[in-house]
Amino acid sequence: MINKNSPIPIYYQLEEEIRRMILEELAPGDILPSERDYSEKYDISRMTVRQAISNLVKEGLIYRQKGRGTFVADKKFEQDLSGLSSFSEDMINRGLTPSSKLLSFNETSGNALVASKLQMETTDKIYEIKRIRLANEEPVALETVYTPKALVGELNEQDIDISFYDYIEKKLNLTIDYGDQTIEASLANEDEIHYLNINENDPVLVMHRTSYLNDVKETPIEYVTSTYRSDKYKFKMQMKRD
Amino acid sequence: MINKNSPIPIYYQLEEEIRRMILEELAPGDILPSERDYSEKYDISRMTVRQAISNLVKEGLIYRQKGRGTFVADKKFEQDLSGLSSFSEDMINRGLTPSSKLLSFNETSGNALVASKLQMETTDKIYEIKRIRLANEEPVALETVYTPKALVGELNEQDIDISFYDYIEKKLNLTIDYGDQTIEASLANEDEIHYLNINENDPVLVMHRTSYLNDVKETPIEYVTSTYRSDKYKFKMQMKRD
DNA sequence: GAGTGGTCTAGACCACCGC
DNA sequence: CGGTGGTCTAGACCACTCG
Repeated sequence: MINKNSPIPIYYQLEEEIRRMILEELAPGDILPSERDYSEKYDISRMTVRQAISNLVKEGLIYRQKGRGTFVADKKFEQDLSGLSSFSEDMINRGLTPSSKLLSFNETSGNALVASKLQMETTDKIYEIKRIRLANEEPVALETVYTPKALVGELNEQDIDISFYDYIEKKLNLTIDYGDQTIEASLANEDEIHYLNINENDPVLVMHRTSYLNDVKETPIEYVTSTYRSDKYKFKMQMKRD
Repeated sequence: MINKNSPIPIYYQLEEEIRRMILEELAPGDILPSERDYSEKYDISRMTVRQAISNLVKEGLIYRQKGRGTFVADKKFEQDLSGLSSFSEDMINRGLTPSSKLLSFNETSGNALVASKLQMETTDKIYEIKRIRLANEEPVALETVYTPKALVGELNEQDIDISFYDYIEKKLNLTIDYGDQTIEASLANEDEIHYLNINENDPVLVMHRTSYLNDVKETPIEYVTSTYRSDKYKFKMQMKRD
């Protein structure tokens, strides 16, 4: 219910109420009560109702259709919506079997770019893990992961054998919040030609990503550079408007 | 400045006006005129001003501080590119000025791939618009947009001069819901070498996108192929984990 | 034609900030 | 204290959808 004398804003109380309804009573595609319904039911202004609904639309929980009404969003759609995923998860989603060949596993420090991406001092210890990533036994990407030793503790090769994200989330019980990513095109360098088994002058996709934890400080948990074979890999994403 | 009789919503006109001010007159950290200032200056309601300002806050272009005012955001926080955006919006977000050179503007039909992407018959009429897209007068991308004539009606070159999305959303009053996008690496072909002013064997980023309307059928509104210069353009995105 | 969301008005009171 | 953004009201007209 709505308490007009509460210090909690009415629009926020209504937001919580609608959130609860969606969880407990409604299914994706169901229509919500109209803005005027809420306005009359709780004796509040329609503009206040709109503020609550607008916030939920922004979150992707519901969507509006002019002249028709407001509806509960499809959960499937929310999930398809280009989430941050590891190489392994990505390959499984594409119906392929992921695997890895470890090239090197070092404890380093001193790389200024990496330290700044991880928001650390250049003297801090950082793991550097280079791997060939394969799909159905064929090389697809050359990947280097940097992660702060202070966060992940003593790490060994088995820990990250399949998925580094699994280790972070299941073993360390940390929650990854989001990643900032860039994608560019380049020509393969000598390492890439060699490890990915491609030719000189072959174009490649280069991805850089910094991922952040769900904590208050949004601590960086990894900085990754991946080079993908352009004949084996495309980035796919679904992006919402607004 | 503000035309109350225009079919373009007042809040949107004000948004554009504030966007222009930020680009041309203001620096990060500068304070904006207050909501009441705008309200009086253009003789519009403060709630309407708030709608314009809220949209810009959502985009990360400005931020509000209770009791103090509204301020221009730092550039580094502007890159909130998780959402579907047009080339123009993308460039503006990067602090660049977008423009276009029209190469061709045709009414066609018969392309099976395009027809299938737009979920149409191969006999249906489709506009094909080829443009060079520039940022600060430098060529960045070669773009071909396909859009169903049945949806956009009689189109001319001026309509899409700056932003096709603007035309769809503000003139046609259609709502774009989401886009499915792929990004791959390739080598430039002859056309791309010529129009983008690059060299043989230069790598390029090739993006394909189908965008869908917010209607019940999720009607495709455009199919786009864009080729970006790899020395001038990286895709940037923020992805949530869950 | 009845109902919906989209836009807009002309006020109001509040908590907060800086002087 | 005066000015700011935050919240809220009680209406209004519009374009749109659907029966």
